[in-house]
Amino acid sequence: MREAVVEAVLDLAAIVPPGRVLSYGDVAELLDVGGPRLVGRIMSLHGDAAPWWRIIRANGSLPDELMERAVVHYRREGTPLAAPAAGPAKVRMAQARWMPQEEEFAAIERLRRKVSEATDGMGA
DNA sequence: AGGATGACATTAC
DNA sequence: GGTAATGCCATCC
Repeated sequence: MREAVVEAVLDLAAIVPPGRVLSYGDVAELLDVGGPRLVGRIMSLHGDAAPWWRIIRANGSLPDELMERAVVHYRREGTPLAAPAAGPAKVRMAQARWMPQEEEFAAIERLRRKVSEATDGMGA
């Protein structure tokens, strides 16, 4: 069910440590869901129910309006930002990209499995 | 069924 | 270091 996916995505966003980020694609891969676009869609609908600024584009950017709001959080959390030549700032993915440790991986694995059994075992 | 859309990703230039 | 073209997956008309 989509709800299960939504839950998992929001849940994952919630366990991303402050100062760190994940790309939409990372989330999609960690949870083994359709793809980046689906994750983006979910965030657009339910992003306000989670630390949405920790789920960003693979190149460390976000839509301009969102980035304006996100930068506030980044400064507060100490997220590595790139010096913007022009326009809104960008996150340094190389530095900020979250690498889950084994224990955290286990939690993610649980989420992924939950989604899997929800999306898989339907209809039949 | 066919086509357009979206908080995207990758590759090529 | 950019922008442009293609590919992606799920949804909605």
